[in-house]
Amino acid sequence: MDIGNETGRAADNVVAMLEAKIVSGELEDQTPLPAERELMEQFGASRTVIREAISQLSSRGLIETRPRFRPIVRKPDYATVLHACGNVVQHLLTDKTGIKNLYDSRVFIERALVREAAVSARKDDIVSLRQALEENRKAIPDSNEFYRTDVAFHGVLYRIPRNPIFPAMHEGYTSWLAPQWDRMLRSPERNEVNYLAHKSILDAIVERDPVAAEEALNNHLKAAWEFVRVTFDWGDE
Amino acid sequence: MDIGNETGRAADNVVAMLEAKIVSGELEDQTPLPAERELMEQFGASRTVIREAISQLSSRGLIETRPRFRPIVRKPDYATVLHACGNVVQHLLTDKTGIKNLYDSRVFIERALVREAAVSARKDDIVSLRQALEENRKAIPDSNEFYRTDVAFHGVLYRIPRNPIFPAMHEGYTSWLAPQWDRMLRSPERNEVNYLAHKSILDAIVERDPVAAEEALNNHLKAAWEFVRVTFDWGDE
DNA sequence: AATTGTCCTTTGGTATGACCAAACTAGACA
DNA sequence: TGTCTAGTTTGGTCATACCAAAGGACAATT
Repeated sequence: MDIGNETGRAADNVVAMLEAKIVSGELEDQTPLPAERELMEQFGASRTVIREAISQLSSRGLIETRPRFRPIVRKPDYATVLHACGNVVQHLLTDKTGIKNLYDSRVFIERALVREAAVSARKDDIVSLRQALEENRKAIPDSNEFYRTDVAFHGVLYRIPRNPIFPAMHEGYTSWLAPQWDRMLRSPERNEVNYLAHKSILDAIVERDPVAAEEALNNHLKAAWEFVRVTFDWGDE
Repeated sequence: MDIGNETGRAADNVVAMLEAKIVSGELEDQTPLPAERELMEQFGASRTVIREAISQLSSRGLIETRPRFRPIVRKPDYATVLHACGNVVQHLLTDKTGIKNLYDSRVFIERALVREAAVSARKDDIVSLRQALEENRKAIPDSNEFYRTDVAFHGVLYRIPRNPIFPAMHEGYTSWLAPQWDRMLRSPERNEVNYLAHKSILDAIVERDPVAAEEALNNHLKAAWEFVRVTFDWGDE
């Protein structure tokens, strides 16, 4: 059609241009995109290619589309990226193996996280952990609330390295594994056990004992997995 | 919630059906999809919808499209997922902060990997590491070849947990960080330093000393980062 | 005046039909 | 037998039209 480069798909050019306008801020975050019929005039392209471009931008997480609404610009952050990856990742979680792999990788990461925490957690990190643990304790009778505070407690661990990638990974783990966990039965007794596991993890961190912290977390998550395994009547690994 | 039908977008239904046919194997891996005009008859939808569906499947990594060629079915694996995520991730790597965060997370992961390796590497893992190190040594004079063997050596570490997620992460790290790395100057002297770092990592693993292994790797990657930082004349962190 | 109901406009979703250029195929030709 | 060529697929693009839901303007109602 116009400027820029040669062959390939015309939609790709539109994608590139809109992409540039989004990252440069010319198209502000959280604001609606121009209407399709306006964009086709602006880029001198047919509506077909405009819609193709919008579709691609949407799947890249740069805009959010709702039926019959103008797309909303969404400047990419780590959470956005993770969410966009989720659409793809879900294909790997259709069988037990995929879930196990994902869960194992989570255990691996969290083991390293608690070790890191035991070695170099700051005072305010400890405070955050204590608060999260306390809320976790108070939620023992309410299983839904307990689940929330459970996730929150682990989330504090992911924030300790102060690298936004880790909280994003945490969000990925929780949202991608949630479908499995939701089907699990919960009980105050079960919550109590998990709370105590959280407590022993925090205790080890406070004592600056990375080995004990790692082991406590490992036991915690292994037991949790065992619980899922039995619940779903999966065979041995 | 949704079971296939009656949702807002017709393309989503087509996507879901094709998706099912791909994962079930009815549409075999590496084979071309039916032509668009055939699909529209098969699904009773317009070509608009079919093309929309194809576009979505493509961005999810389930098919591979080339201009003027039938889309090729590609059953999703971990590498595919990572590749699909790459299109999204690249937006986070436009500034130094994004690159640093990604690199730091890599350091974090690899520290845990070498620790794990030191504790529980099997004999054949050690053999693989030795082979990789040897090839790395022989490649010292050739910087391109050295880079390849360098990546390969680290890759062995990612395979030790025998969880396909880790090699996929490795591929992500190398491909996403490669653009930065490529712009760096290389030299046999620099290669020699890196080779010795690899050697000290392997030595520590062989000696079953997780602390030394972690420290050796940490020094290795920190030095590498320092080298990039200076090369690009970035300020302090 | 505030609220509610109705009409028109906007806008994304879908359907047709057409044309092009590159890739493929098969038959003609040397 | 090997090569060239013409016709056929097939994805990429364009133009136009219609629908249904969301938004907005304005009159009617309380």
